[in-house]
Amino acid sequence: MRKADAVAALAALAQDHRLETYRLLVQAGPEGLPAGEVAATIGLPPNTLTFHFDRLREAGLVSVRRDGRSMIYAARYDTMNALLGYLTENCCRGDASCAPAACVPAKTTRRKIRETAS
Amino acid sequence: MRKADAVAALAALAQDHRLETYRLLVQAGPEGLPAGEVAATIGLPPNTLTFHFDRLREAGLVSVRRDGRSMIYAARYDTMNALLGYLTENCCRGDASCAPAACVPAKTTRRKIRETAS
DNA sequence: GAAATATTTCGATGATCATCGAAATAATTC
DNA sequence: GAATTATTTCGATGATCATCGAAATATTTC
Repeated sequence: MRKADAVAALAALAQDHRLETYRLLVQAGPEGLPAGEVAATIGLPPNTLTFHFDRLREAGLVSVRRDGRSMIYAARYDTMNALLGYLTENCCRGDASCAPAACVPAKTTRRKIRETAS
Repeated sequence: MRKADAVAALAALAQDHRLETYRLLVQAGPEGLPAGEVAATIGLPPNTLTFHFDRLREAGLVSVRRDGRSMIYAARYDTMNALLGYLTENCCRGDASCAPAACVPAKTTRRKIRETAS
């Protein structure tokens, strides 16, 4: 990850509603959530939420796919891991006590989530 | 760490010159660096750098102390660790493969770091 | 193909940000 | 205590940000 990418990701997360949105998606798992559901949970008008989703997406922190008339947003764990890696990269200078961060989605219980989503 | 603190820390890091400054301080170790040295390395006028230091300090990411006529800035590893903890907090939902991030300054080999730095 | 639903695009507004020159403050040295 | 060195405060400027109403687009349903 280059510095510019790290700045973009940090900037995307450095806002109340986006950080909340992102954490919601992280907790929702790799299947993601429809935009409307996030809007209802966070309590934002849909166009404002679109604005925030765009920023998260441009930073590579979330992905989108269409499902019927809903847009499903999901956290991109790979980017979060790259960011954590970047932040801790030169952190400890050979001190083994500095463990790299990692965030792996919990084994995709696909079937269950799929059925409710579609 | 509360959401507001995380947003503050992320916002402080979400800027080219500040991220560079912060990483410089992290690499310099717990002894820190005088403001002038950072200004020379990054290539910013001193007043602009003060502006950025203020934001890093308000976010709790760096500390300052006076040493003669120099101000010595140092990274606050505790805050970085709290931020990494916050970001990974609900990340993996009981998946043991998600190790918490940590950043520990390298056992304060003061003498060595000092010599190369000054 | 018209009505209903889910989301995005457009346009406008007030707020905060990054930058830097110039003057002010703090500490040292002679 | 005057000159020097290191950093901060002040004030101004252009840029980007977050918000939301209103209209537009995509998809499904009847």
